[in-house]
Amino acid sequence: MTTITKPSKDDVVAAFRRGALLDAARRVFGTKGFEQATMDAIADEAGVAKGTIYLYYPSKQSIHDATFAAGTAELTALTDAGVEAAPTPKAAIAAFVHTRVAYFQEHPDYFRMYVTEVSRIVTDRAPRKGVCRTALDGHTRALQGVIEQAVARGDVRGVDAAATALAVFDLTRGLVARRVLTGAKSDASRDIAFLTDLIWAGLQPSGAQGPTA
Amino acid sequence: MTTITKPSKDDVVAAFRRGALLDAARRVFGTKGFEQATMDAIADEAGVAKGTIYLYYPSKQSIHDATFAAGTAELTALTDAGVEAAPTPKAAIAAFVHTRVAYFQEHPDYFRMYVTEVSRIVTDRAPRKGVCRTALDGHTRALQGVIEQAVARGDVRGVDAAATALAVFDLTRGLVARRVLTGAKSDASRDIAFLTDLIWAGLQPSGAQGPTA
DNA sequence: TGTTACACTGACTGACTAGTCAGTCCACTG
DNA sequence: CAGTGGACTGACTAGTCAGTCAGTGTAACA
Repeated sequence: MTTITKPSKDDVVAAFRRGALLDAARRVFGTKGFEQATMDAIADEAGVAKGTIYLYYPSKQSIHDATFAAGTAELTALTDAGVEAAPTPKAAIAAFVHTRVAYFQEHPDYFRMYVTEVSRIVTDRAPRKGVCRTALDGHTRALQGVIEQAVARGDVRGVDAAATALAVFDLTRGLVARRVLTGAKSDASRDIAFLTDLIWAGLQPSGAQGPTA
Repeated sequence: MTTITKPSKDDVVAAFRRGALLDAARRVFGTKGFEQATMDAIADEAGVAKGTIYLYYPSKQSIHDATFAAGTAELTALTDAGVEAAPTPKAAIAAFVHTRVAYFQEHPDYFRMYVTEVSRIVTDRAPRKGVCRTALDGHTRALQGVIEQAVARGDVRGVDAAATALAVFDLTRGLVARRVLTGAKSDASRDIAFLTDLIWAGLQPSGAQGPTA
């Protein structure tokens, strides 16, 4: 019989260590990028010896992937929740942009990992269908669903929902990149409203510019 | 008196070598990314010994920057020419997208360098106001100018021209990334038309959706 | 033909780092 | 208190690579 026990003290300690290591790894990978980050630096940041990292993760690549996947899962969950809770399609677009801008701005280390990883995926001549690439699929699924419904109901013109969702995604990424790059701490709501209005206006049925709400 | 002589044979040979080195460097940096590219690989690709590279460029960073700057200057010049030759604002947007998609697709090595470099710039905590960053400023200047004029003439609603130009830029980058990533060789005109229509519709004065031309 | 200048070469150096493993330390047990 | 398991350590190994420089081959000239 397989017994389901509650986590032992050792399990808790192990989970705590893993968490601390991921935190440290996020800071170091975010600051330095994958190549420049060293296992010694991650160990220092976590306050353990280098060998200890290898008790929990078998390689540099694996701790990097685990760190990246954790952030990505959190971001995707937040984005989907925001999009699905929105009362109108336009609000869903605004929620998508807003959630992601806010998350990236609160987690600049993750944003840097994100940008670096995307560039690595594009750069790869022999694409590794790895953890990171997989984690990025489905980033726009919820938004795409909302747009599909809006098209079906005639709320917006008959656009390709997937392409439109990706367009919103690209606009958001560019906005965040510029804000992180310039260190903008100001309220992003003007920028978010600009993008939302631009896309929403672009989606109106021809000859019938819709209301702003 | 400073004599202006026509280039000596040595000058021509030197220019030829520099060009061959830049070509080789573009292939290697494009394939491997900055970190993974080795000076040995560039030397092999160019058919010279490693030491020879150091006769023409003082460091790995400098040959990288020269390679990147050459591609960027060419791309910016082509983009500006296309935008300025366009008869209408909408055609200017289409030309911007089309020129860049075509260039990146013809020069995937440069595109990979481009993506990698942008991610390096964003990742840098202490931004190097280096050759590469400088080369990227002004990418959207011509397009921004066209949009400003269109706003002034009332052809489009009163949007922030700089933000709009950057939005077109971001959409283009995302489109190219997806095409390069999936290895799409097909005609991009459908994608280009989609983006152009989306933006152009988004720019129409409220309540007066303009004609498609 | 002998001499010189110098572009070019590639083996070498020094610095760096992912990953290893023999040894240490300590919490727990009997 | 002695004994034991295993989490943890950090010096070490094996490999990589940017950049150097003493030596070579050859084109140009006297």
